[in-house]
Amino acid sequence: MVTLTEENYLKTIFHLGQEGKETVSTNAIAEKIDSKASSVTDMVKKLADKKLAHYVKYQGVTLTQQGRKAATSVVRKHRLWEVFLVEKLNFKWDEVHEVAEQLEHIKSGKLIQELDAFLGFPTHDPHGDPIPDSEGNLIPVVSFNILEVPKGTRGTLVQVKDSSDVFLKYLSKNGLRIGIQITVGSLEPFDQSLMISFEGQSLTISNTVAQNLLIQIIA
Amino acid sequence: MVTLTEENYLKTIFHLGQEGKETVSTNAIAEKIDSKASSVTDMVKKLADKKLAHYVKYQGVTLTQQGRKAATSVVRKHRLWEVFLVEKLNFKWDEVHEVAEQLEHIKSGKLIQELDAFLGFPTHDPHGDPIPDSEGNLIPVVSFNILEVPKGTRGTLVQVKDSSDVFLKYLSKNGLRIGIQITVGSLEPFDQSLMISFEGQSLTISNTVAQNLLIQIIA
DNA sequence: TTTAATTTTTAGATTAGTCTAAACTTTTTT
DNA sequence: AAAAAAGTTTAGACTAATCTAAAAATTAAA
Repeated sequence: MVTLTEENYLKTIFHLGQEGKETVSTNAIAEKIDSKASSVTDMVKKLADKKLAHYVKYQGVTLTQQGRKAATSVVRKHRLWEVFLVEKLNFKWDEVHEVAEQLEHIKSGKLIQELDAFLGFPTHDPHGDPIPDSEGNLIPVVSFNILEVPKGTRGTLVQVKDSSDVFLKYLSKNGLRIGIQITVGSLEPFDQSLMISFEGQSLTISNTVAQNLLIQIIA
Repeated sequence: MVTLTEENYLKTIFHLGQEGKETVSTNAIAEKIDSKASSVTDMVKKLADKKLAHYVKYQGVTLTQQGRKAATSVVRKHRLWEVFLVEKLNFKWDEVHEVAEQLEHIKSGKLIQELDAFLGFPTHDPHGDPIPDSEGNLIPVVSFNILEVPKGTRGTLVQVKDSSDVFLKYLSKNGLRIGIQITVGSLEPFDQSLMISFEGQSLTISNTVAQNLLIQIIA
């Protein structure tokens, strides 16, 4: 039996593991789930006891096969529910998250199988993120630099190359964050700056900034 | 904020309050939720502190207006989800309960409004139980004695008059319990015994037993 | 490469919900 | 109406998940 809280930790470790190097730090988890490092340490030990994670003191965490399976199962449920909310219940793409966070913990194999079929076996959620299959396989995210795609391309911001503090501060100040949908605009010939639009607004970013933004093209 | 556990208590108190006299006993609650009387006492105090229940030591519990509102909201969600599972996801009527028990705690006003509309504003769940409206109003259950309805009538077992131990034991031994769907069969002229069928089986019950079974007719 | 800063862990408390066992009320029986 | 039975509450303990504050380990800096 995996508790709701454990599922949230597994999901978080999985996501942090995706977005960077293999092993995930205690602090990174604490920040993501808005708790304290000491709480994370305790939970991570518990996950290791249950064979859901590999954990070496001071060295960070990775998921075991079993842990990864549990994590992707939660992600699968989350994303399927998001599709349901948007396509069947008239939710806006930015209203789904909170509810999906709750729905992702409902335990029933039949429920998720039938929901998947009911939705027509979708492959991506409303944010453009891939939905893991029932085995936990994820279609790998194929990302492109925002400068190498043609004008008019729409994509989801999936990665930023530079992870310096100033850069991340710049991004957040301008509303740019992982997961948003960006439409690529025109490139200014004079200084190679790029016009992009997202969430109903337009923004001109410098070539330096643009070099650091990776998007996943939405089919 | 009402916790998940509190919601389960409120729902249980509401149901027990329906099926009999006004005030609900500690033991009745404990039995229904499969816990101990001492746990119930603690929780009931908490509900009283939160103005969700009226509680007098040794005298049982009733819900306040606020508590009733919270309880019916949970019941509403439970029954709407049951309709969804049966009508959209191919669940059998006897497979829905466990999943609905989880789904009923999802917190989102928009979710339940939209779900209601998506399902076409159903008035009854797959077991024939009425779905409370968003104000907590329930269409009162109009029940009939199983002997006073014509042969072939189908209904949900909603109440038993006798609540003696032997009678309840008899019912459970024969698979008869609140909520099951019964089809009324023929009355034996010799001893007034009645043939009924439910859950794919047939059963002949004595006139005495029949006098104690109340069904709600399914439209 | 020793010191300083950062990160992580441990120790000890806290809260929600539960339990057992004992004490106390209420109800039923004699 | 007293004794027995049944039902309910209290007291104290336990688990899961969290926190603060202090100690320990790792990493970065001088």
